[in-house]
Amino acid sequence: MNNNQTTKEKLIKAGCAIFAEKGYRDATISEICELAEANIAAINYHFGDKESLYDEVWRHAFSITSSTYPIDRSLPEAPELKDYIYSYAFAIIHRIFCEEEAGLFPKLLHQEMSRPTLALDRIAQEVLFPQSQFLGKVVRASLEQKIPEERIRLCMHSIIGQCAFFNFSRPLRERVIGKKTMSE
Amino acid sequence: MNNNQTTKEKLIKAGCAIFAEKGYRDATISEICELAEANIAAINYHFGDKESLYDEVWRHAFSITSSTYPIDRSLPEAPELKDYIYSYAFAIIHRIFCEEEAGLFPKLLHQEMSRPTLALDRIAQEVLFPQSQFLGKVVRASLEQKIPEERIRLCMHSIIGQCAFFNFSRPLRERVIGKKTMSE
DNA sequence: CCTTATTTCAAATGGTCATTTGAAATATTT
DNA sequence: AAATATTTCAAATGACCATTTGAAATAAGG
Repeated sequence: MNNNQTTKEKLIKAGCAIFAEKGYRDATISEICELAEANIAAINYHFGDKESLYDEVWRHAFSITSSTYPIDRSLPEAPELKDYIYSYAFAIIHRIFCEEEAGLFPKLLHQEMSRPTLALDRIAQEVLFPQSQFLGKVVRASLEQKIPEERIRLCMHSIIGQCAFFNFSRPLRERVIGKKTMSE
Repeated sequence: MNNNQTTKEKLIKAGCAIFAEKGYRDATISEICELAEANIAAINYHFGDKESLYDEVWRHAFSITSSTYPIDRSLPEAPELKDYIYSYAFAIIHRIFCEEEAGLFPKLLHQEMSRPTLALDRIAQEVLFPQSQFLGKVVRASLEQKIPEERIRLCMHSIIGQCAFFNFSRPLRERVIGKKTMSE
């Protein structure tokens, strides 16, 4: 262990990058190991199999992104609804446009949305549900009148949708700006 | 040719369904042929290769979806901005929630957004660009004052984002309703 | 320094994939 | 109906995949 990073850590970081770019199924063990400068067998030695690595990967990715951009950091004293929404949108949008490691979780999420794996159930439960609960509580609490739940949900959809679209439309942005012309 | 559908047509329809569900890379020739009740070699015989089938598939899917739900059908005489937006949103949201063949194009698009193929360049050029041009023209034309282009784009982003989120959040909806618990 | 535990490695295994092949079956034309 | 063109088929090919294996290298402990 002469490096400052263990092989296991390097594998998780490499896994984050590759899984975020290609999704679970298209990411290969061998390219992850290559990026991590480890042997092909390293993943099975350290994690058991590809799926277990993936599990550690998204937990790591979320941990980085949620500590770098928490959804309730930029809140003033006695926040109003607009402050909550600003804080939420600020975090989500910064996560999406972040080009460091903290930017990988939204990409992983995007992959899960189009080709879900078993991990999505856990991500939904442990990450997305609490996050949307936060938004829901805030919206409900900040309105004077009693608003039907149906409208609350549409309201949340509107906020989340406008933020998340920056994540899902990425390839179009890249294509328009002329950054990328194809994948692979 | 005793059936009312040729093998080629059946392959395109089967391709639509499988590509929409799994994306280009995870869809296999053999499952498409199985669904189409055709031999493994049929795709190479009728289309040359997987990529050429895919090209015909998304064109077919878009043709069905855009004729079933055109973005300017439900327009009244002398439409105002809100009528245009309603018409646009109506079409996009109906496309997304359609469970017939016309519902497959948004799914194909979702797959392309997370794992783009060479086809995305063409889709962007031939489908998405004109569609967003329509919205842009309408927004610009309907406003009295001259609004900076930057704000026009944010405005369009807001409209498209709120509609498109129904497409990208599908797995979450399905998970919450309890329809599906995993894929494959 | 020797022994033991941990980590790395190259090669092998068995499965799946897109594509090819050439013969067989079917439809079309003469 | 014979000849020709088109379409279907089962089997083979070669590439790539995740995972396994057992030996080699390295680190840790006595």
